[in-house]
Amino acid sequence: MTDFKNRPHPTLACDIVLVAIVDGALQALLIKRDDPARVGGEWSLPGGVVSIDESLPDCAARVMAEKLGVTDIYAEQLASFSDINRDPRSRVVSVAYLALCEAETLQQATERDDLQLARITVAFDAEQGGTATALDADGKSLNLAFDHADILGVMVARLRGKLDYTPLALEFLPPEFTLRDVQEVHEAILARPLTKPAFRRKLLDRGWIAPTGTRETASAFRPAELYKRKTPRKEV
Amino acid sequence: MTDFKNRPHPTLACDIVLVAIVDGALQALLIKRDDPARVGGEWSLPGGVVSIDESLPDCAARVMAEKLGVTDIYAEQLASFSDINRDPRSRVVSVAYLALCEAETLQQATERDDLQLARITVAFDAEQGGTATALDADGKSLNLAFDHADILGVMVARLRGKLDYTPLALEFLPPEFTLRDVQEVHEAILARPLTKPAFRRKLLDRGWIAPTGTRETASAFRPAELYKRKTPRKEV
DNA sequence: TTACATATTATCTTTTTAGTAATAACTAAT
DNA sequence: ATTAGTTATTACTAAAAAGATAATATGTAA
Repeated sequence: MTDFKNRPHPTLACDIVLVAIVDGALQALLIKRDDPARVGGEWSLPGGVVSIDESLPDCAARVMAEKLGVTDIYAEQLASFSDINRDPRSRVVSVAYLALCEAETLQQATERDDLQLARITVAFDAEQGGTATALDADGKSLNLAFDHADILGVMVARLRGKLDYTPLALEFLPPEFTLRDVQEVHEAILARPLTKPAFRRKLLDRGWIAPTGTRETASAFRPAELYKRKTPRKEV
Repeated sequence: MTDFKNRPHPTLACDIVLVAIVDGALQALLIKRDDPARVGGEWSLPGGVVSIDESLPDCAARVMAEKLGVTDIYAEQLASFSDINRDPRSRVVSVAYLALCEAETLQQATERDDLQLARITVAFDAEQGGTATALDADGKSLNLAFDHADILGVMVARLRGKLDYTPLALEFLPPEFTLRDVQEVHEAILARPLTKPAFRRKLLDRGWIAPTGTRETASAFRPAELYKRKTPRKEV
């Protein structure tokens, strides 16, 4: 505990898994690598090195602001990844953050050429975990750098696990939304259809949302009632 | 991404929350500080700095072996703690590991004067989280260094959250155990009594354990059947 | 006014969970 | 041997939750 500062030690980084539900599917924001040969892939999660004067949530917020141009995003810690050779360039331990936002926010961010939205799919059914695959708009599998396919797998497992007993899904939606909107978020994350009345009952029983008294506009047929969050957003 | 190695950056450490169910209560192993004034408390979780050539699980195993004298312990990553001033001495980010073992293992480890078992209690009912309190054998609240009371709070929340849908509780028990043993583990972690038949049914339905065909010995009355894990242990 | 598509509510069925009571099995003392 | 005592295990009943289908309500647009 005395002279550890004189010995070499790992660099600490923070990787951001910024996801949204776009076109009915769970999609994550990836950034194009300018050094694919050195990092083992063409695309990666956006990330940055944690500096001496910032906490991990601060670093996550900074990376989102500086590299992605988005602010005020709900984010929570996902897990740390520390395999010795996960970064072929040098020894880096990364703490991944899971950030959730509306589809619109994410689509705006992808107007840049070096960013793209990728559909995230997994082979596992339940919530165990495993490696994920990232697909581009044409359905082609993307070559991911580092251990980022593993991070995406943990991300899907986390989302699925928390979906039922936390108001997580609401982070993907605007301030006012319909029950159908929430159901579509759940279905995208679970990758399976749900029955409407049961979903509706369960969600209302949770007590996370309250009706606004207003209805959606511009609907072709009977407009659904709009709901809003009871609980405010948390974290960075 | 180019010259970050030349800038100062946080030290990465690993703290171990080694817990067991002792005397019907959740207890954690704490280590006496020789520098209480500098770290803000008399007792802390055992921990160590992550070196350049080890992963976090490796570091956790090393700390347990070197500082606590225990090996082959089930451990899983808990969370990272990164507040700027969490360590008053220098900038340290810590990844906490949750390690589970049998009561006997933990009691052996506390024969040393600088280690003690502390009962962990929390103010919250459900699984939300919050700060925990560590009590010594006399029920006196212990003064914890750093943010270790917060880490213990996250630990309790994690245990409670995973208890129902993972075989976590079995890690606290020897290879062969009775259904009552498992129930006592659950009751200690949840800090509330459970009804026997319902617990029994649910546990058997999970499919995590199998009867051995043998019964406990040295029981004063009717001996209960012994069960064993179906699933092997994981991780370090 | 009416067809249409979707939202919302009702109803029924099934499954799961909880709690209480009854029975079984073993120890230890008589 | 027999029996009281204590706990393990199973049976049974009640309550709650979840799931699915059907019925009704409400808006748009022709």
